[in-house]
Amino acid sequence: MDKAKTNTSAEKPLTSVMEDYLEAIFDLDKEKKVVRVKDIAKRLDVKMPTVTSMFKTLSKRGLVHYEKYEYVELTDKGSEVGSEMHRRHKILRRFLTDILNINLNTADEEACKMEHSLSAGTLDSLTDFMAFIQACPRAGEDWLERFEEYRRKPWSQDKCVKQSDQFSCEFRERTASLEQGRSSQEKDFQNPS
Amino acid sequence: MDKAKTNTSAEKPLTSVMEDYLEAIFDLDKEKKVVRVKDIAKRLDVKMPTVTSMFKTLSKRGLVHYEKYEYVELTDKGSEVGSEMHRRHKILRRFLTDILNINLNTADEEACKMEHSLSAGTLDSLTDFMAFIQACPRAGEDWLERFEEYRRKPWSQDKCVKQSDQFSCEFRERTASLEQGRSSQEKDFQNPS
DNA sequence: GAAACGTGTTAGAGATTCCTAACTTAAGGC
DNA sequence: GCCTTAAGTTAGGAATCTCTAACACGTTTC
Repeated sequence: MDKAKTNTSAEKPLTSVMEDYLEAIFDLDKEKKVVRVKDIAKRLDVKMPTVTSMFKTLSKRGLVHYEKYEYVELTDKGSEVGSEMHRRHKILRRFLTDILNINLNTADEEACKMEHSLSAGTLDSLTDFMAFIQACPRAGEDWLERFEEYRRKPWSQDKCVKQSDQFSCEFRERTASLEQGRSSQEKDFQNPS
Repeated sequence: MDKAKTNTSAEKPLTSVMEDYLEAIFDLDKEKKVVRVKDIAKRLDVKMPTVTSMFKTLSKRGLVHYEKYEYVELTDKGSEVGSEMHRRHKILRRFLTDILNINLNTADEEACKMEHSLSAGTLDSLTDFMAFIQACPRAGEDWLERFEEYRRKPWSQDKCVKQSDQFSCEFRERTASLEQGRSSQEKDFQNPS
């Protein structure tokens, strides 16, 4: 009887707009007791009838529980999508604000659009990249500060070498005890070809 | 008389789909003598009637020259948009392939979507960031290779310090001649507070 | 020159997402 | 209990982008 109704597989993919609504519900759900049509309308800067209509669509697709005049709630499936979008948003926003030094409002807007265009794999790479920047001392916070300086006034090669050297020396001293045996090797670099 | 016709200002913004078409025309124009409906249909994976219809829209908006059954050409205005999209695409793709090590096909797809979501300012920041990575020896190619190693197996803090020092020493030797006069200054780092 | 084929157009329609205008419901004030 | 008001819904329509089906053009082939 219910052959075609149990569409467990081969479902149409969600649109990015649907993902935006699910993310908005997910986010507001953490801030407020209940999430209403008005809240989402304000958050996504659309009119209320648009929200009502989307709630019906999402409800039909099993992503939210919604009864007329009541508040919305995400189903498990909807919550999965919403939290994934939230996760992506945070990663992208962090890259934009912490690495590229974009202001928070712009970063939020752009992260919101990008979160639909990047695959999970690319997001993973980006996450790793940010972790890498933080993980290694010589590429740590000081390094990013230097990036800001560089942006204000790109260095000449000369300045760059000086800065490198200065930084290198700090590290040599700090880690000298670990590396005593390498002084002979250093000679190889004294007469470059 | 032609008051409302000369819509020189206050024009509606282009949609991202329009931008895609303009970029496709711009790209194909460099590869082929003439660009036809069929070429764009193939490139953007849409049917020919869709292309015809979009060519009419773009023509009305003064972005392409198009006569029925003929080839398209970008106007100055259209060319400006097309080349800007091309520029953005290249920047983003380079970030994805060269920094995050994403494969070219995926990078192309994702750059194609991102190029609509990032502002010019953010793109500038990203460009500067990539230039910065290349500009400073201690954050050069070798550093990115290290990122790959890090991805395969995140380092312990210990390993990280050793690698830093080794790298620093190389640079000290390579740039020693430029820095002879700074030996007194180096003493400042020999006894850190 | 006519058939065949590739290319392109027109017509019409569907999906998605949004809107305004008008009506309905729910909740408080009095 | 009634009236006001905020919140929500329904109805209807517009913009954008896409499609299929059917028709038109133009070149090659015989």
